[in-house]
Amino acid sequence: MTNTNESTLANNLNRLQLERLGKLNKLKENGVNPYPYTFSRTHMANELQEKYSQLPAHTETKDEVRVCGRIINERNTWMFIDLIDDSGKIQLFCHKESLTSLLIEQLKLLDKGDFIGVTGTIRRTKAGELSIRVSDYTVLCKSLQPLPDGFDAFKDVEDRYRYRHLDLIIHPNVKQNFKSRSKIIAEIRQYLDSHNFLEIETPVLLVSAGGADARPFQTHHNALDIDLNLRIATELYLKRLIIGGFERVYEIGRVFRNEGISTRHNPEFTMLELYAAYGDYNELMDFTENMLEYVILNTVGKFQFEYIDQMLNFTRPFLRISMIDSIQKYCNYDFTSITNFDEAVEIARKLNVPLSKKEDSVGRIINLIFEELVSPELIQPTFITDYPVEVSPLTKIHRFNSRLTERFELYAYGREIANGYSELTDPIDQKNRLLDQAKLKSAGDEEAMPYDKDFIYAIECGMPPTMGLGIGIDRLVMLLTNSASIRDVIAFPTLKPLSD
RNA sequence: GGGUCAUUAGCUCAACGGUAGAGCAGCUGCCUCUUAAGCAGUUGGUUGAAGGUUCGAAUCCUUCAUGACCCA
Repeated sequence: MTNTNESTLANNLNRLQLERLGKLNKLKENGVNPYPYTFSRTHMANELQEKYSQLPAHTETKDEVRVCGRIINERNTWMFIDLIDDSGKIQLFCHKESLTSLLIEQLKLLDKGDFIGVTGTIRRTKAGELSIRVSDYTVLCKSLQPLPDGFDAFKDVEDRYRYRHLDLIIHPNVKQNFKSRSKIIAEIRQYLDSHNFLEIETPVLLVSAGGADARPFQTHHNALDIDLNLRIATELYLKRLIIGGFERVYEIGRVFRNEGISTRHNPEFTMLELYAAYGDYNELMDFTENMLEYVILNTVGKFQFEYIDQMLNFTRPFLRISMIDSIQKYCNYDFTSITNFDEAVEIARKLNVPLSKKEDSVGRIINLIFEELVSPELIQPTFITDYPVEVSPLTKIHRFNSRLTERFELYAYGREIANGYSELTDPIDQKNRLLDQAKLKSAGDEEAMPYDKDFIYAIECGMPPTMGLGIGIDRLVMLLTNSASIRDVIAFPTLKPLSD
């Protein structure tokens, strides 16, 4: 439903609701509390399905069980009820010979969507459906809103995100994405914890939001009367922890970027950043492969799996190729010795890559050509290495080439999955690069990083060689759950509010 | 930002200038049966909003709102 008037799912008191209110009142008149406090069950639905999987059709047992959940369907005037809980579905069999006439009569006051708890014995029907012959039931919640129903119910994508509770009820497979997400994050933590990483939470509210190229959200602290930004990355604070002497730290946290919304972008999303002292980006690529291997093995269960229209293979090692070599490979232009800006502009023109004011250096042109023409080709997991220094203000200069940095990004299905560096630890170099960023910012580039003098002070106090990795958790979960949209892996994605 | 499409009953959709309809859901019955149960009957509408054209608009035009997809 996309209309914005009064007749919305959420607030329209319609005749269907009036029916339910009438039933609620009748229940109360019968002395039933429609909103009781507890119910103790003996089994989840799927436990019963598994336990009695060998029970033949048309068999009664005397095994008494208690289950509870939401009514999603009813057949033959409440003789058969489909009940769902978090684990799955079980059919209830309400035969008039097994229930008091009062309880039989009261079935008419139930609706699809209500919660009930039942007691009964296990049987399998003639038709082969495992069921519970109900001897007693109790209302656990009277629902006052009709659920969308029918074979094709609730297809509108926006409604599914806006009313996620309904999406989860109606499309039980949607729950699987969030279970997978939880498992993926748990496995990442397990891997990092077992490799002696310490999880530390860094601030969300910052005077200076740096660590990435992005516009921050702005807010205000009343008591201090200062403007604050929501963080766009956790990098600069995790590095302070390395400086402080923690040698392996990470954070899995929400970051906020004030940018557009798409199937791959949500304004708030979850990032993993980790930093480990005494390693460089080569070691970090090995580490990233190992960690992903562990996480994929314990979640997807296999290294080769389908994503949308492609079969991806995450078997180690992933392809490693430098950005310049990748352009040579896919575009047939060799930037190895090109240092002249006009020459780079000419190549971009020949390649039909339109440049903006932002592409004011050879390095930025190389980066844009890569993003436009090469990255979409990187379907199988590929490390792109050695980024131009102009687009990597927090990365150490490449040990063999001063125009490049020791940075990699991991691509799969043409999308960036991870971003890692040999972290820049030279305070003088870092200071100059942030000053360059500040110049860009004051020249109007709202995504350029601010000069953070506290961070420079920290790094001047001495930072060991360090490798640092960032992984967009949402995009990783998309890949591992075969989800086309980031909104399929964020329970409550950002939406425009409905107008009243 | 640009293009295309969409918005009609609780849900899924018809009707495309001439009486707003169907299936499902709901309700009333039948049927101790079922697997999207079935059968009979029945309720339910400010056609996303505002203007305009017309004897007549869900339908054509304009603007707006919201969304989906594609492109930057």
